[in-house]
Amino acid sequence: MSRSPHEVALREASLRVTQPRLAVLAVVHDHPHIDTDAVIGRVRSDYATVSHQTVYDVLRALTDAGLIRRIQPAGSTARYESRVGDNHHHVVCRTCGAIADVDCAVGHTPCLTASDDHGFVVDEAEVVYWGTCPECAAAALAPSLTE
Amino acid sequence: MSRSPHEVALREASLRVTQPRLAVLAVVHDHPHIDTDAVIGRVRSDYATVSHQTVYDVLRALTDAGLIRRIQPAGSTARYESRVGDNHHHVVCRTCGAIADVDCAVGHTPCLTASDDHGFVVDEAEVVYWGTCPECAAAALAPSLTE
DNA sequence: CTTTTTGCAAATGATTTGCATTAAC
DNA sequence: GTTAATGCAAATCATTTGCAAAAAG
Repeated sequence: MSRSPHEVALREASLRVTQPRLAVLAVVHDHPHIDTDAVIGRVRSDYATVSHQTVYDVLRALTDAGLIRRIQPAGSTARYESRVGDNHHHVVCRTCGAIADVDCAVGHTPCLTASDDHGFVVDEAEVVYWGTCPECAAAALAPSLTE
Repeated sequence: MSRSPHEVALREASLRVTQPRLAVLAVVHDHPHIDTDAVIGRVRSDYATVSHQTVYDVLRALTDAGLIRRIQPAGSTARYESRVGDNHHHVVCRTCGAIADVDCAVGHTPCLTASDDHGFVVDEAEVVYWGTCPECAAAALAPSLTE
């Protein structure tokens, strides 16, 4: 009933340990690529009194502290995941929005080197692979079976 | 007064040639990475009667037709550019939001190969290099000179 | 007890929707 | 003449802001 890994993580980040924060950390950890709305719903199922503004605030605090990572593929709503610091990337399905993790193809600090950086000091390369997930690909080939 | 390159592009895309569309094409062509609001402002300076909803509609139509490309770095508003079909990427300044084009470092259909695609059929790899532009880097080093 | 978080309500801001009018083909 | 585009108004939706009450250290 104490010393949960999430509690430790919060303390190490110099953040106060609160119920909403523990709940959000748990939810994001258990549901990679979850969006804000779903976080709110799941947190509320455990702690009904948590406001959605609080969830927004908590997500921001945790993101700023580096405990979770915010991803936001173009045209999609913000999503969060707990894998941080390993510079991994994502494949996103154009059809259903499904997201999966992808380790970088180029091995070591991969795309981190731009061919011509225009004088920019680059500290991160974010890669989004756009495509179609297996389910949607199957549905596209045999629409009669699913629709 | 006829056969402008933009008019030709519209006809080739089977889109009707209208004043708003020609104006938007010209503006985006002249201002790479321009955002929607700025497009509206510039189009209006030439054709005051164009509504902002029309600009939104035109931007969407042109994007769907592949005449322009929509880019939307996380946390930023939608931006547009006329370089299409060459799979180039972008460097984005975390401080001021400036964007510059970057050809892919890995040469040939670069990051298009994910190490493990989870069965996804990938058709595009979008790369965003995050960093600091020269101006902001300079300002950070000598704040007293600029502030 | 001091500072950070939470909760609530309302605001913001980009983008979309519906429908009648108008222009392009 | 048909069909697609525009203009206008209002709606939607994620996210933010401001401030008082509550909780954490």
